[in-house]
Amino acid sequence: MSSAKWAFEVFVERLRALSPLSCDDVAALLALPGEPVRLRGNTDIELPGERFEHACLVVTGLVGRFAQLADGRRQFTALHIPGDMADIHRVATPFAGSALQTLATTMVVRVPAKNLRSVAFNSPAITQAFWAYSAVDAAVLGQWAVNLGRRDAKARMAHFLCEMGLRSEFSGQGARNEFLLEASQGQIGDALGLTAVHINRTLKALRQSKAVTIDGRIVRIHDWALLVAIGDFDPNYLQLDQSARAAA
Amino acid sequence: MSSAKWAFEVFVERLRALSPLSCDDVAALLALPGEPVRLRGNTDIELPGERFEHACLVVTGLVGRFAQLADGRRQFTALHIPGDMADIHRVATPFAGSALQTLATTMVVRVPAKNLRSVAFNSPAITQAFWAYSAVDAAVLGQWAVNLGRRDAKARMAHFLCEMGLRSEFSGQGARNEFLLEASQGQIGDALGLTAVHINRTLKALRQSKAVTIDGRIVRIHDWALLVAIGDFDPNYLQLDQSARAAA
DNA sequence: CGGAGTATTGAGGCGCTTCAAAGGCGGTGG
DNA sequence: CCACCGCCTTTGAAGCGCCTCAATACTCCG
Repeated sequence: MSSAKWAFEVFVERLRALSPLSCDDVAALLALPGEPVRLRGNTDIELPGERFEHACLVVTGLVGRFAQLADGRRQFTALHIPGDMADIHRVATPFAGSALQTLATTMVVRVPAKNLRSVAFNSPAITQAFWAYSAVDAAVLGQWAVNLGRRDAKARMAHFLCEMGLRSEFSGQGARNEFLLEASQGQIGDALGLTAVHINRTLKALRQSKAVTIDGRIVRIHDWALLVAIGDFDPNYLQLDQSARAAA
Repeated sequence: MSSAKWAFEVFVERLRALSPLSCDDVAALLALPGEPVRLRGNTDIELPGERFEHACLVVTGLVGRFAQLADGRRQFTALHIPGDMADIHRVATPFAGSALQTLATTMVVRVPAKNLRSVAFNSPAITQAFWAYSAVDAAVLGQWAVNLGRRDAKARMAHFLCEMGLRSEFSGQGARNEFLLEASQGQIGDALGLTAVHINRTLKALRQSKAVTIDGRIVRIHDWALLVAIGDFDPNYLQLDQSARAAA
């Protein structure tokens, strides 16, 4: 089920939900070539400063965009689940300020930059859809900034889990209250700006609040409303509305 | 000097530095209409959830994008200095997840959304340039996230001041080591995820390190290299390269 | 079967927050 | 024109949230 074809379809559906596309546009997008690659966890895919050769469509696993400090500590600025296209914004600005890594064993499809550029060049609607897609990425990043700047560990975690739950559900991978999150506690710490130790304590607190448990890599949210309240979570920024309503 | 026309020219120059534009494109952009508006400090320009009616070109003063928590605390996700176009990304996704406010007495030019859409619709090159422009905004936000998640107060402040210095210099407003930053300490706190009190103590520490002083709203960086080292600052993400080299 | 990465928990310390108070500065209205 | 009021800056004291260091056990993979 989680084949390269499936990932392309999720990606194109997402684009269509954000910006109108003609049948020709959709056909051109689905005909995009791509080289499947399987990677272990904690592997750097793209280094900062590299030329833009291809975007990464995630098929299985988890991919993160990050920046690294002089002392080696990392901060994720985005997490991409199956069905997400990472790096599409680099069609507009090839320069890479940040890098990409896998968090778990991951399968991605490398889509050559020149093909992305040519479909965008041939259709203004596709360019606009790509732009809208990266604008949503930016909106998510904005919420992460709010999380990092103004919320304590418990609220940060709650907000993060609500976001990942909705995104997983929307991509057809499980439900918002039970989904796979293929990240270690240390990696979650790099997303939330906390240490691995404190992530562990925060999860313990949330478990004791009867809000959520994590078994292995499976997140089980027992009280969605409570987690939403703890995280002060408002899903609007994810822009899932149109399609969520269509599904309902 | 800081007229609406000047601000448009800075904006268009920035676009040209990011993405190639024809003479017709430039002419169309410079012919964009706009309604000048003068606003006091701490005025909300745009509320979350509002329809997208116009983008804001900053002429004088300072404008911030922010999100607000249930308890009223704010977190800025972007600061726009004169010459910056705020909200251009909403041409692609009209939905507003965050809001806009002035930090000081500010003059903006409201550029109607429909005119932005029509110039973009008529020229793929303009669409790409707008996209690249908002991609740089996103790259800046990414660095802010790193700042918020992984740096302590002193490094955060140093990084922030380096960024604002370079951006001011590049927009032709002062030099990187002496520029106007029209924000109170409380407002800087809302950008750096800290309290006003701690901003004050952090500035004191940086003053005692002989790195920087702030008199009134004028930032004077006495030791640029030191501030860069404290903030672990690498200017690449601002994408000023091409034009910086052209100017040098 | 060994080793590396991960999860869990404790103890102690530091950085930032909160609360509080005083002085300065600019803007506004009487 | 001046007096006043609100916002900003500055500093102190106390507390808490998160970090650091440390030790143990678990699981997965080669």
